[in-house]
Order: sequence, then structure tokens, then C-alpha cells
Amino acid sequence: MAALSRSRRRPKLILGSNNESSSSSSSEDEEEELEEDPIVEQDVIEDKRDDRWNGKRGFLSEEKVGKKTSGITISLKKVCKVCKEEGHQAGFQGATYIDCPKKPCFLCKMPGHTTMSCPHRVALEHGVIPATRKNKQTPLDYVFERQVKSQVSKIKPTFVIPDKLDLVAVKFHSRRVTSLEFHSTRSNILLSGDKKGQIGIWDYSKPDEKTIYGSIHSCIVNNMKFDLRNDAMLYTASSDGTINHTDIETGISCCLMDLNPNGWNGPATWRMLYGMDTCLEKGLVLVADNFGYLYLLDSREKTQIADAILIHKKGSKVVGLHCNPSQPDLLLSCGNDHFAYMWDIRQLESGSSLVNLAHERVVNSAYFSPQTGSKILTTSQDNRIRVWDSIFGDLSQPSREIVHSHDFNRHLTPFRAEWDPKDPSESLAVIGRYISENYDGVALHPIDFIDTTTGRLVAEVIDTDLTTITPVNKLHPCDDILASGSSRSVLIWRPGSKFDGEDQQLERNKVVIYCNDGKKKHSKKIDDGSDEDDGCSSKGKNLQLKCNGKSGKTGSAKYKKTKS
DNA sequence: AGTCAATGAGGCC
DNA sequence: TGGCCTCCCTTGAC
Repeated sequence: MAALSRSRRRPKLILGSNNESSSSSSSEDEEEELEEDPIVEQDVIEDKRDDRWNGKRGFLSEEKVGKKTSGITISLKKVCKVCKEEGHQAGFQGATYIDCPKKPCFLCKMPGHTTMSCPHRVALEHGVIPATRKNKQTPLDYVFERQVKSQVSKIKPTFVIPDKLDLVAVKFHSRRVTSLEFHSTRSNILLSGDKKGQIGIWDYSKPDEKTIYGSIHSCIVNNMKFDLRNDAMLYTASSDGTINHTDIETGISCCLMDLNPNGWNGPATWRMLYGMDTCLEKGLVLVADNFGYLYLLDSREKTQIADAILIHKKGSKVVGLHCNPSQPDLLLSCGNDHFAYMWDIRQLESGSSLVNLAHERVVNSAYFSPQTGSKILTTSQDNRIRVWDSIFGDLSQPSREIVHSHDFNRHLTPFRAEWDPKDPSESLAVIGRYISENYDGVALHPIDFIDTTTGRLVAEVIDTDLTTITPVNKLHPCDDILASGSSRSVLIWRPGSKFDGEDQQLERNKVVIYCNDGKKKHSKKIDDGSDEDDGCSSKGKNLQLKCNGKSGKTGSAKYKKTKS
């Protein structure tokens, strides 16, 4: 093992080009052999062993690993940048990403195939895994059927998809956007928080009226909620460990709680606040930190009530809190300990959760359905969106698991599937997608609309000018508007297309909407793997996002790389 | 066009 | 438990 770790720190002796040119023509004459001392040779063999596939890691074939060679082979052959093996290349070929075949599928995480051939990617249902349902009717099921389900609309409405990019506040923030919230009473005001702690206010009916408050928080604004008793005031929770109550007209802010009064003394003591929600009926602000604790604040007195309660594994981050919209006693929490828990606010004690919803990985978000509060929707970093159809029924298994690409957790704001608050059937959810698709030679990351009752992908919304990933999405509570945060920009989408069955030519943005039979109703998407694009097109390069006559560059497009 | 870094979870010891 | 290493379809600044 000592040799192993020693070899890890050495530079790799197998040389290879990591560029993305797709040359497989490298021939034997490109290799040369050098004699090295036996110690180094041993190291190289150990190094190869270390790269064998082990669960999430790559592997080498038995022959390659076991076969000792005389001396060191310095190969100039192109090697895969992921598994370091020859014979294939991982990375972008044009706007299509080619997976390393030695790794499990990047989408569903199962071995034996790549994203390109993943059944969950090809499936029209967008990869539903039917969960095992035990047929055990409890008295609670009966109550649910009688009292709650009757409120849920039986006729599923036609979903309205805000598919056309209407307005963009280009580089509104100086760091990536981490949270969005619509004003609780004024329909044209959008609040946005960023990684630096700044809070933006944008009246998108007058697109030039933008305000940024830069001194409310010192780092990531993780959550924002309006004070439902005073719609000029906003609660914000930040990784600086404070809850602030801010007048959005003046920017004057009052600190309700500071978990780091003594300043920075290292990461072991620095407390960060993530999940937050308000409960009007109980006059509470609920917030949770990165050590597993929940804090209750009296929203009138602006003071903390009682001691913090450990609600998740000690030392683990609680990333989300949600109060049930129809039953004020119920609270949902989720966190890095791979669990979402449902609690009775009247009996909050460590370990007293009503229900434990287990996940394979970190749970980015957990939400009750917006109207009846009877369903639960969670997003986990195992690339699955889970739906529980009734909080009164059997919660031991999710009703459905929907495979969806959203597992990237580093350098990006975590993805969260959010309900459409306007959908009376409580079915439609929106979530940004991590992996890209090839649209006319440009790699774009769509925003997906998913029917959570079937797992069907209803629409994937893109704009050719938007090349960055869009992890933050918020649907308006009343209007058919979607707000998105993508990198440093904030975007407003509205319904722009009429899908009457004719193949309409959209000017700039493209949307793929799926019919009830699963067929694409309107599509401009190029099938992946065709690799027809030669990369010489200028479309998509140095993209401009246009806003009210003004424009600004977005990030560089992932575009066709040059072929050798 | 290339390089660098911010940054966080998971696995291993 | 804590330290270290690895993951390696980002984004933007230099």
C-alpha cells in the first residue's frame, strides 16, 4: 500500500495526448521503449493496478495489468482521458459527448452501456423505474382518498410551457446565481441571490430597473422567502451563517440570527445556513445549518425559540426545508445524510421524525406538492427524481423514480426539481439538465419539464443563445412565466409557441414538446452519434445574450472541436 | 488558445 | 473520525 500511495504522487509515466481529436490511426511506429531502473518499473505496474475499475473507478483488463514488461513503455498513442486506456477517446466530438465505455453510464449509473445507448435516455418515458408498490390499504389511505384526493383535479390540464426566452439580465450578478424567488404580491418582481452574497431585484416589466444589494450577506445566498405578513420584507439564509430580514425597497437589513458571532475560526466551527422556510400560521421562520441542526425563529419577536434541534446526521448539511402548504404541522427536511425526513413541528426532537425517506446519494431538495401538500418530490444526486404520491399512504418506497441527469455537484448550484405551483393536477415539475444534447451542432443543456405522474418528459426547453447550464429554475405562482438562473445571468421565459400540430419554424429558440403518445411534436434536435457536424460553422461561437437592446457575451460555447 | 482555480462529495485507510 | 486523494460533459478570468 505504501508503494501504491508513493506511485500516486509520482507523475504518470505513460505519456499520451489528452486532446479531443478523434484519431485512432496512431500506429506502432509512434511508440518507443526506454530502459528504466527496476524500481520505477515496479511503480508503473502498481500505478496501472491502481487504475483498475473498482465500483466508480476505471479498470484495466487482466492481461494488461498482470503482464510485466521489460522496461518502461512510453506510448505516444492517444489515451482516454478518463481511464487512460488506448483505443477509445472520451470527451466532446463536436457537440456530442462520447462517454468512456469503461465507465458506468453517466446518466443512470448502471454498467454495461454509455449515456448514448442508455435505455433511460432513449425511453420516451424518460426513464421511469416503477417502484415496488405494496398493496396495503391503511386507514390513512382511506382518509387520503376521501379528503385530499377529491381536491386534486381528475382532468389533467394541458400543460403550458414557458418555452420562449423573453428577457435576459446578462451577467446581472458577479458570481453564479444560487437562488430565485418571485415577489409574493407584485407579479413582475424577481429576486435573485448569488454565490457572493448579493441580492438582485429585477422588475422585468421594466427590464432596465435592476437593483443589486451587495452588503446583506458575505457569501452564498442559499434561500429567500418573503415575509407573508409584510410583502416589502424578505428573509434570506446564507452560508455566512446569518438570517437577514431585508426591506427590498431600501435594502436596509436586520440580522435575525448570526451563528458565527466570533468570526472565522476555521471550517470546523463555521456554521452555514441552507434550508429555510416560513410558516405563517405558526409565526415561524425555520432554518437549518451544515451540522444537522434546525433553528426555529419567532417571526414577530425576531428571536430564536428554544435550542437548536439535531434533525439530520450530526455534522451533515441540511440543504432543504419545506412546510406543508395545507397542514402547518408538517415539515419536510432533506440533507447530505442521504435522507429526507418528515416531521411534526409540534413534536420536534432528534430522532422523532414521522417518516424517513432513504436515498442513494445526497438529497438536493424535497418539496410537498404546492396545493394539497399530499405528494412529495425529491431530487437526489444519484440522478433520480423521486415521487411519493401520498404522504398518507405507504412511504416505504417512492411511487416512481425518474432517471434524469442532474448529478453534478461541484462548481454548480445544486439542481432541484420544483413543482409548477399553477398545475391543479400537481404533476408538472421543472428541473435543469446537466448533460448536454447536440442541437444543430451546438451542445446545449435544456430545462426539462416532467410529468411526475408518468415520468414523461413533457418538454425540453432551450435557446440557442443560452449555452451554460441552468440549475436554478422557478415557476411563477400565478403567471405562465419561468425564471432561470444560469451562471451569472437571470432569464425570463414565456410561452411563445403554439403547438397546434404543424411543424412551425421558430425563429431563434427551439423547444421539443412531446405528444401524449410520446412522439416528438416539434423538434429541431439532431440525433446524437451522427457526428455529421464538421465544426466549421460559426453559429454558436461567442454567443450573445440579448436583452433590451443591450447584449453581453455568455461563456464560451462547447462547440465542435477541430479534427486532426 | 491554453492554464488555472473555485469547490464539494465519496472512498479509502 | 479525520486526513488525503480522486472525481474530471463547469465557468470565467487571465
